[in-house]
Amino acid sequence: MHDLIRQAEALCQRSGMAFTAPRRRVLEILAASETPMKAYDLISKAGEGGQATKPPTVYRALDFLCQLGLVHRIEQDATFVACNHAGHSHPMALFVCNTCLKATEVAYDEVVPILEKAAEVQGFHLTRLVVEGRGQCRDCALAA
Amino acid sequence: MHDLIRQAEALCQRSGMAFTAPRRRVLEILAASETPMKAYDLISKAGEGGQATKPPTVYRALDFLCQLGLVHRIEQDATFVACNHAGHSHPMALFVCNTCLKATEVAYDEVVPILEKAAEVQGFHLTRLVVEGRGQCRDCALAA
DNA sequence: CCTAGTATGTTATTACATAACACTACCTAC
DNA sequence: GTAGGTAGTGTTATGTAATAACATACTAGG
Ligand SMILES: [Zn+2]
Ligand SMILES: [Zn+2]
Ligand SMILES: [Zn+2]
Ligand SMILES: [Zn+2]
Repeated sequence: MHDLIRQAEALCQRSGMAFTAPRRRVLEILAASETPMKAYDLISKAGEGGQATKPPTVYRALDFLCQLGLVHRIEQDATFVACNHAGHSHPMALFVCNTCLKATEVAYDEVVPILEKAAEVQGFHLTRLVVEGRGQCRDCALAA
Repeated sequence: MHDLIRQAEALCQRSGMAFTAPRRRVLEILAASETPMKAYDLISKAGEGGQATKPPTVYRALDFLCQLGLVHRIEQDATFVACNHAGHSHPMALFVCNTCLKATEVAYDEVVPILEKAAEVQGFHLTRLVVEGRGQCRDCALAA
């Protein structure tokens, strides 16, 4: 998980952006979490020990990290998860296990042109795509 | 748009469910709307004229209508839109125009097996799929 | 009637997210 | 150096989305 932090430092340096304390803190917490986290859990966690942390601080950090592709927002349930393809920009889907709540990240290049085409048939030009799912992950399937 | 109401009546009758006043009201408002609506706009709108309408009433109606497939929830921005394939149960994607905010509903059967397979490779078994997008719709493209 | 099932009404609360403004650090032009 | 711009944070307050919990009403079956 420390890889991700180093990844972030490098990425920021290259693009002339600051990897500041709150941004680092939020990313560290997310990277250490087994499952996607809700914003307010993140806010409490970030406030543990040090000074109290307020919503805008964390939301700003999340926006930043999401834009860099280091963190993904899961729209289905408004949670956030650290990326495990560190800095990828290829299309990916996030599948959340109903049992253990962990998220599985899956690349799906194949799908994009199909959806783009399907949209284009109706005259719709896609600029952003959200693909998410629910189901059962490998570990939970084996445990059953 | 009245088609949808009749559709709903028929669907409820067949499955022994009640198409009650609040459910009808919510569906009527959504069917009359050009664009997807936020829950609280729906709540205000439902309260116009008659008695005040409170959140749980509308959220319950929305849950009901979503389960029947008469309404879809757009996860990206927590809005709700009446289905225009009335009672379909095939997989569909919802693409929202950045300009006019209208939603375009697109069938995409092709995509499902690909995503299922991609998930299965990682041992993940899909039970629900959310496909959404953003972009520009036909009308707005022509206007530009 | 009575009661189980289904749905609504109402109050209160919880959870998610942002507006607005003050302040700091840093960089660059003059 | 110092004035002004940019980027980022801290803080207060508020806006927006969703649900918990419990009371009440309607309806069909025994
Ligand atoms: Zn990722
Ligand atoms: Zn699992
Ligand atoms: Zn539909
Ligand atoms: Zn449009």
